[in-house]
Amino acid sequence: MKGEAVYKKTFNAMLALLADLSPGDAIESENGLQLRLGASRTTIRKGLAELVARGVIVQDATLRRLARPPAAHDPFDRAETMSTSAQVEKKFMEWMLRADRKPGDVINELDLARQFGVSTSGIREYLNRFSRFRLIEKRANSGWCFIGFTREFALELFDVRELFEIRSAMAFAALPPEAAAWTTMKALQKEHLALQDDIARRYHDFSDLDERFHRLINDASQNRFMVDFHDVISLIFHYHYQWNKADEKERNRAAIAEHLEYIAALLSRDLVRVDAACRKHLTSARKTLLASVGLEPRPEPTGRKRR
Amino acid sequence: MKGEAVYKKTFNAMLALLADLSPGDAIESENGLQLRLGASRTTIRKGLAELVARGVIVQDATLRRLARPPAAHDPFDRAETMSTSAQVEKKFMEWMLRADRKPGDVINELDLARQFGVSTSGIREYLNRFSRFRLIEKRANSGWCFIGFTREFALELFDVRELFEIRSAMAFAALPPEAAAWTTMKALQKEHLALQDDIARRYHDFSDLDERFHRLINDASQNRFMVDFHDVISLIFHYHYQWNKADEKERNRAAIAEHLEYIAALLSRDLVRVDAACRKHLTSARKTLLASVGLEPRPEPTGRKRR
DNA sequence: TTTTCGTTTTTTATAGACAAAAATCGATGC
DNA sequence: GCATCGATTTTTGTCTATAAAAAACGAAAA
Repeated sequence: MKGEAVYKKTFNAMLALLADLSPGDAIESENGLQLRLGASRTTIRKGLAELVARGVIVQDATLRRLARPPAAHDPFDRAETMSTSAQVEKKFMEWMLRADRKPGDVINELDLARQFGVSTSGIREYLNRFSRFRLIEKRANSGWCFIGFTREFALELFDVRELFEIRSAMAFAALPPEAAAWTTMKALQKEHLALQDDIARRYHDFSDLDERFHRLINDASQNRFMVDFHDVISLIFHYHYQWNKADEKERNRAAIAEHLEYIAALLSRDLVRVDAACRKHLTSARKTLLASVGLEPRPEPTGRKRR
Repeated sequence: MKGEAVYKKTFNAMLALLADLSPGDAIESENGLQLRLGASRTTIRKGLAELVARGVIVQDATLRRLARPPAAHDPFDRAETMSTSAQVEKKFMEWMLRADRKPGDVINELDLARQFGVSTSGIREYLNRFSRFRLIEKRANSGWCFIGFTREFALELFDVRELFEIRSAMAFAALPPEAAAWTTMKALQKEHLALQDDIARRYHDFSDLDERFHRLINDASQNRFMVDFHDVISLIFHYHYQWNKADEKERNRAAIAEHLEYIAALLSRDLVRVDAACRKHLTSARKTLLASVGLEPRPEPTGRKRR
């Protein structure tokens, strides 16, 4: 009833570890592997047993040794290492991104379960967890309703984002000089410069960099609610980037320039400069996002029958 | 497998409706009842059938009439009208409030299921939904961890609260004169004055008033994230009031005075005054809450075994 | 002692079942 | 045509079952 995703993923991780050894080398103890791989010893043992069965390692009287280097066919397929819940997550994202999805659409658990090939319990649990992003809503004793990324949603999201990010940026600038975040920020600065130099070819790489940059700043708030909220931002940006490719290169070029200014301000620790650079960037980010939401067809006046 | 809570609650609601009629009076149509009571027609019909069976109403050829006024023994017990999930919610709150609960405690689904007399799925679903309050956290492939209301939690909570409430208070003051919120606010002002006059006896009533007052303000933000966040605040205050009764009367007296000043500022629509009154109140609220969290034993340095 | 590992017990992840409740369909009478 | 209501179909809420994974126990080795 429970899949074997944990085991398979762990098994693959063990193979990766063995790849660094030469035949004859001793293998770490079960406890050591458990700690290193973050799985229970039960799972480690299962993997070890399989490795012995496959002749990858030999079980000496007192310890295990590598018999042959892992081969290309040894690992399980990546798809098999995904737990049901991870699969649901992936499929639900795809489902959401389908172009015909409209705000107000009703979500049917049974239907999704059939489409995704999992049980209704899996869907139910996922929707419950996903509801924290406010993109879906539960109607009592009825199903779920797809809210979607509407204009109102975007406006409300950005208002909170500005409050939180300005606060976080200030906290960042006030970090002690020895804080690790400074090093990370300098590395991000280098990445931005590198991307700027090669923007024509690599402009797709910006969204990942953007996410890491803003997350680093938000983390400085040391506030679980602000950090959590950034998950919503990330999801929306990810979601949004999927269907708005217009002017992507130009938009990203501009955003990189703003980021660099913002980073320089942070590194200078001049609060006035930070405030200005932060606001400037957020304002233009808001404009970009809203412009593309405006393109989206407005939800019809929702004359659906609803108790 | 599904309880009958919806039916029983609806049945009671129908009885309440019938209480206003005299024997012989005609009963509303199924459709009408459906609309008024917010249940499906299927449920309404089940209730109607039971009412006929009990002789409360008679089924004429063309319509239904009241036969006898509902009696005291007719309604179902309130406990029976609670869905499993509602029961879990109630019991979990009690569980959390138990004095021996410590931050870092691990939550066992099976154990809770046994304690609460429901299935593990019920517990699981509840915990998933409850996790949005950040008072519990999930460990992958393991159980849940009780975070609890620690000092850090309180500080982080209040930082966000201040950002949101000041923003909301400004939005409130900017509401057009014809907005319904002004009327509600004036009513709340009256309630505050009444409570102030009788504080010696009724000081327990403050927490409810407090909740309604702040929610009214937060609603003015028209921002789903801010409004949602107020649920966290409410929960925490509720939770907190349960175990900190020290100086309750005095604290509430002071808070009422601050609220009245805050209300007067809002009614004046003077943004400067609003800002000052809001900050003053939030600052003292923070102080009060933190003082009582300080009394709580610090969580032990958490040497628990955790993978 | 502390680490290792075989064994046993407990708990979680997921599927599946099924009654309650909601939604839909169709007929009948106004 | 539109509101009412009987009958049928669909979907949800909740429980139970069970394999997978984690945790706990305990003995033997280092």
